[in-house]
Amino acid sequence: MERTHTCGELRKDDVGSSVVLMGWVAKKRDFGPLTFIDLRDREGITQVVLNEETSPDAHAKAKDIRGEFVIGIKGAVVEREGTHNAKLATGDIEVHADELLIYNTAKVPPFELEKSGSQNLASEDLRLKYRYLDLRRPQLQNNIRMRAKAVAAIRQYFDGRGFIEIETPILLKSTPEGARDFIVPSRIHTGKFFALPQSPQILKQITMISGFDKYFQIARCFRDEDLRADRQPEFTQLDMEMSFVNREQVYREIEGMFNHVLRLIDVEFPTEWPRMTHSEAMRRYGSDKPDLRFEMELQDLSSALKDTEFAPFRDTLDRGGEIKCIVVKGRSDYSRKQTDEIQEYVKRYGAGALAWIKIAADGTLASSLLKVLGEEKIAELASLAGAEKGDAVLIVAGRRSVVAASLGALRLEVARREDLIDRTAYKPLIVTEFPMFEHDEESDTYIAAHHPFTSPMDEDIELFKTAVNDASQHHLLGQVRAKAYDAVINGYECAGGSIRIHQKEIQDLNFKALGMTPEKARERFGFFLDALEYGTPPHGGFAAGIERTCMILCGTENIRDVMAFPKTASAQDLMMDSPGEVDDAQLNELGIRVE
RNA sequence: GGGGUCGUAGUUCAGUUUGGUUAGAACGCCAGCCUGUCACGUUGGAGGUCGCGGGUUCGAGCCCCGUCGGCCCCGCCA
Repeated sequence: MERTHTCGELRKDDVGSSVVLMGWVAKKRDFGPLTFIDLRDREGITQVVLNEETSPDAHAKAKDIRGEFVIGIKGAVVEREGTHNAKLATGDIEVHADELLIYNTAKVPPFELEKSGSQNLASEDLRLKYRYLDLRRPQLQNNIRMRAKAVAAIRQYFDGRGFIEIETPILLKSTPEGARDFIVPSRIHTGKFFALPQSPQILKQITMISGFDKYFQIARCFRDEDLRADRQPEFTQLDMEMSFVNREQVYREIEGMFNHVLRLIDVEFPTEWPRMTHSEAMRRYGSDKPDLRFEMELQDLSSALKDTEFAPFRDTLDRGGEIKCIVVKGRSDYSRKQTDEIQEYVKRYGAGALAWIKIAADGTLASSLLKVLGEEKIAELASLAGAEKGDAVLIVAGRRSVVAASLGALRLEVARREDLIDRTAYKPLIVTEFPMFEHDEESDTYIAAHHPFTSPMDEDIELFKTAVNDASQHHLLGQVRAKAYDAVINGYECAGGSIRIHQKEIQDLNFKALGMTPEKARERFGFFLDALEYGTPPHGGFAAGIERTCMILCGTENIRDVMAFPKTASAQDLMMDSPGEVDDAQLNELGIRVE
């Protein structure tokens, strides 16, 4: 028996032909002398009919068949008359089998692959343990295949643009990224370790120094940090780098690549995406990756409260903090319970409290601040926020970073609760001019906001030099902007990159800014500093998360839906039960003792 | 490292508010019947250490303590 068709391709035109189909039994419906089998392969489902009168042997064999058995059938394609099934792509036809081969039996699966009606899927841990069964579900099949298409489209794009695909090693030395490394012991050099790449950052810069000019790679990356719905310990990124380019030229490639990929789901982005500086994004949306599918921008109430005597606000403003709000349209009916919930929500992000104003449909004002600020001030604030009758205003005061984080998160949370997000919309954005450094409150030091090879903006070079060389001006580092940028789609950071430093002096300056001694810098990236001195071209690039991109293509908010074999939130593989222990012999060979 | 939430039949859940006889439903599974189903129908049946351990109580799925695991979030992830 040789397969002639898949289970997804037979149509009316095929009626009359003799076909052989192979696949898994998705469903059997036994009517005694007549048996129906829904036969499934990766392309779809075809209904097979076994009739006791016309093919008794095949019909008799079907008696033993259960779900997920692997079978092959041979028979004639017959048009369904009056019984056509609109839910199936093959629903106009069915195959009347006269031969049936059972290639393999299957145990009853530990969960139902396709639940009927409104029943939920089995719990995720069970499905992860039997990932090979879960992957048979058409939904996951589609996601994994969409991922393959996306990667193919990316390769096609960069190949067409003259980029060269170069593989960099998985066994590396620890790279400068901030995350924890996965380390691999060396047997030959006992006591020494390789590190798995968190990204091929340094190596791709070295390919520029080597003169490859336009490089790309579909690179596996590893970070030993805690997981999230959109984070796994190993993930894949599209990594690219170009020489002799400015930021706009890199943006063009980001736009070109994503525009090409998004066509897979018939989304047409503008040739040039909107741009927004980091500071504007933080001010208007409280986020460096704003979701532009809905409005609800943050409004600043600080100026209207500059003379307030209400202690919490007074303190906030005196300490350089701010008071901002969002307006929730039509929700002046928020209950005490709901505002309490919202308060609990913002507290996670460090906000001390949540204040609110509600404007009833008749204009009556209610507010948690009514007693302390008075009706007149409340009305002024509501008006300043742009609130109208029927709206609710949610207010947070505090440090700028806390106000941004809490209101930025609350903006998304409220949008979800109020169903304000258009699920069919796709809004791209390039966020520019990220700060070069972030201030670490605890150690009162400045750390690289991007990575230590990111170039400062030309306009800020003098500021940068002053901040580094004059200890009393160190705080100015917080104002230095970098030639760093992110690509954001629907609030997901899909790609990030920068123009790199190509002059050794600037690089040295940057290490100094980060509090790294020349010796320390040399110890960590001496080879790279050496390379910088042998004719480094100006260069820049970006890296795009393959999983994040596929999540958007597949419309899912869970990274596990776009990976074939993902790990749980506690970084375990439930199917193969990894990580696992190793033999003492293996450890001895590596000179490792486990406490 | 911290917080939230969930854990009851093979699966998804109800039952926990207010402790009380024999822990239910649906789907799945097993056996029979059925020639047009596609969430087939129908008759019958099997199936439970209520995550695990301890405690309170005459009595615990339900209350208390601990513990393990899934998911989500904060920190972390440039």
